[in-house]
Formats: sequence, structure tokens, C-alpha cells
Amino acid sequence: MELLKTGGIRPTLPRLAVAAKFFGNFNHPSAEDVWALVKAAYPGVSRATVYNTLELFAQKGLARRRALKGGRAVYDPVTERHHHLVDQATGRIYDIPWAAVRLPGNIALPDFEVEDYHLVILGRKKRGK
Amino acid sequence: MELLKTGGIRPTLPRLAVAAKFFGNFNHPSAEDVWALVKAAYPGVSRATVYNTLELFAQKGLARRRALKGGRAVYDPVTERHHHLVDQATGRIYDIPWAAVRLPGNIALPDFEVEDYHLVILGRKKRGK
DNA sequence: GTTCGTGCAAACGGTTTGCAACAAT
DNA sequence: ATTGTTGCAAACCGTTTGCACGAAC
Repeated sequence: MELLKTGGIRPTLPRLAVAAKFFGNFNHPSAEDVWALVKAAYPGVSRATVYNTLELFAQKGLARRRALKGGRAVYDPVTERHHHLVDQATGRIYDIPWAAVRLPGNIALPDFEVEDYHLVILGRKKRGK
Repeated sequence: MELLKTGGIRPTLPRLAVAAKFFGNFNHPSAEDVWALVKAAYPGVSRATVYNTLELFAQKGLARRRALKGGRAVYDPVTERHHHLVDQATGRIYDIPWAAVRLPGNIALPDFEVEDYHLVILGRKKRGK
């Protein structure tokens, strides 16, 4: 994965291991989740490195860290704007395409400088879908 | 505060202490924050009781538990619908009135049953305001 | 040789849990 | 008697940090 170079990240072996397990994982894994996956495939990688690497991805704009569930931070490999739905039954997080919801083009608040916004939707996945 | 009775909560002394410090606190305190306030005023109250009581408030619909910051859950005594702005500089959370943003009347997603939704806005408070 | 990256373990902070005592019904 | 509530401390879980070794420039 040489998109690491694009982000100005030296593609070391542990980082490639993290990237392999993280990018393309659309289940909004927590750092701990990613570590479990990495550890299974590449036992030598330490937890700290996984945490550091994910945070590095976030700083370089390759991922977003989100506070969507209590307690654990989740990382999102999708950097395009989108909304989130948190399934109240399972806790699973789903990406909702930006275009799926019609929103005012931009949000303006008198007292605040708005940098970004997204909808957090609470609901449940319809069974079977 | 006898809105506890309204919620079907037995108004014990520790719970009244928590209620006194929590309701009317619009700074989106974490459980730890509330405990610090309660402990200062009523030193006998244990941390577990504060945590239990806040969770009880949430279950009874007197408060909302929200995952807006990483790591710590915050409790919101405002139960009416509103949006949230997280100040990227300070981490402070502000309530944004529902009417401040024009949204589609209801959100419908084909695969999900939507129970609730709100905007999470990332921004910064304009200085002086 | 100075910086950067890594592994390991310990520390940390917030939250939850187990348990014994006690109050309410 | 049964249930609900409390305080205390310990356990727990995700995350961060300190440190020493090694690789890269």
C-alpha cells in the first residue's frame, strides 16, 4: 500500500500490517479491534505501534477518528463526508452516504466557526436488509 | 427536586445531591465531573452512586448519555431535541437549538429504522462571543 | 550521531463490578 | 423476607507513556 507514501508516511513493515487490516475494513474498528486483527496475522506487532499508526493515519488525513460509541474511539477509513448510523441493537456503525440526506448546503451559526458537521443517526437495521 | 418522583425514582439523599449538581448544569458534564461537584458539597457520596444515579436518570428519560468526546461519556440534562457543537479548541460541547438548523422534517433510510438523529458539528467558538 | 520507529510493560483515567451493610417496603 | 440503595475497594478496559533497543537517514 503505497498510499502511505502519498500521506508522507514511511512505509515500515508494522505500518503496512496495520494498513492492510485497516483500509478496506468498513466496520469502524476501534484501535483494539485493529490490533487484534494485526496480531493474528503478524504476531510481532505491538499494541502501541497499532495505536500510534492509527493516530498517525488520522493526523495525515488518511482516516478519521470518531467518538460514536461510549468508551472506545473508532477509526474510519472513509475520509469523504458521510453520516453515521449507530445501530441501537447491535452497536454497529454504518456509513450513510452524504447524498442520502438532503441537508442545507452549509451550516452557519452566529457564535461559532463551523469546520465540519455530520449527522449521527440512532436507529436499527431492518432485519434481512 | 421532585421531578425524580415524576420519573419514578425514589428520591434518596444521594440522588438528590446528584440531581442538585446535575440538573441545571449545561456544560455536558461527565460522570466524573458530577462526582467531583457532588463530593465537594456532600463528601459522603460514593463514586459508584453518582455513576449509578446518572445512568438511572438516563434510563428514566431525565437525561441523555452521549458519546461526543473520546473516552468519556457525557450526560446531558436537556432532553429536548437539539444538536451539538464540539469546540475543536477547547473540547467544550455546546447545545445548538433544533431550530437553528433547517433540516428535512424526517430522515428516511431504506435499510434502517430511524429512531433519532442529531447533528454533531465540529467548530470553534468565535472569540468574545 | 541524531532522528525516527518499535516492542514491552507499566501507568493512567474513566467506568464497572463484587460485596457487605443498611434502609424501605 | 424480599427488594432496593449505598459506600468502599478492587477489577476492568481502552488508551497513553516511559524507556531502551534498533533502523534509517
